[in-house]
Amino acid sequence: MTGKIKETLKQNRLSITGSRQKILELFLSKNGALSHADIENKTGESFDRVTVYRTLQTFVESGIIHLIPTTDNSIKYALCKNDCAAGHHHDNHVHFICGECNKTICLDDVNIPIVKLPKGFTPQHSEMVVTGVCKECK
Amino acid sequence: MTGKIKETLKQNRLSITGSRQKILELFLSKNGALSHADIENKTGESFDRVTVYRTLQTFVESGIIHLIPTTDNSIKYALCKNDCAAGHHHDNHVHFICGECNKTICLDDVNIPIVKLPKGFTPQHSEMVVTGVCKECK
DNA sequence: GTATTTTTGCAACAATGATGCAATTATTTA
DNA sequence: TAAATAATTGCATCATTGTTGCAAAAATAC
Repeated sequence: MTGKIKETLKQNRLSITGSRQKILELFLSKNGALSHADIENKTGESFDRVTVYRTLQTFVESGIIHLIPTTDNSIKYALCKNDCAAGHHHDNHVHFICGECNKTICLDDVNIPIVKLPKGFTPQHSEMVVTGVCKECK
Repeated sequence: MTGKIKETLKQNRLSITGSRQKILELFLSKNGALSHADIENKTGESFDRVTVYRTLQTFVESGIIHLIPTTDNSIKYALCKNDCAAGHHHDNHVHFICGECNKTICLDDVNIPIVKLPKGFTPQHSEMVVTGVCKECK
């Protein structure tokens, strides 16, 4: 486990520090998405707030985690599948937000469908979020 | 124009006040989405920041405007088509964010496709955001 | 036109996020 | 492995964004 964490950091040419290991471990142990606040709660007093922000930014830039769009002004992050290159994510899966437990889940096997856009619009990237009740809560 | 604004407010059983008229007018004159900051800039010193927040909340609750999900922690609002009932939006159209002009556009004619979810997941609502280059910028 | 209800503006506060800089920690290289 | 270099962290500080309570003002109802 710790081995995998260090390996992932090395693969992304990031120096191995306590905060990075701890935060990456959190993502690996949870399969859902995490917000900044979630992470701060779970790491407790271990790290400065600013360090958490910077670590998350670094992870997004490296392609270790990706952002999930929400309507409630809360940024959520989730682990990328291992084929994301730096700055070039291609996790085109659907995200599911459960209204009961409020968890955000990556549906890795559900691809975002391609829609036909009006004339003149060129798509580059699509995001899709489905809300409802997850399989744990139903 | 002013007539239509007042009518819309009345239809939603909202009292007709300066801020509500002005903000609704802004939405009607723009076809794209607006953020809180956009509105504050455009109304200038006319209204208090808090009033803008509360007006937007009221409009969302009444079904006059709807929220658009983003990954960058900025809430965007756009006018609903007139068949949205209070608290019960059914604007299931795709939103387009242009990377050039940074505008968010409602593609009213592009419906969000239905995706097949894994066993146990019950969908209630879907959101889809496509980024790329809009027809004005291409 | 007055009474009642609603909305507004102000003040204060809470949460979230960013930046500069010195101190600390990790990596390099000799 | 130890010193030199490079990167990261923590702290202080600040900016932005959003919320709440309450009195004053405005809108609706009577």
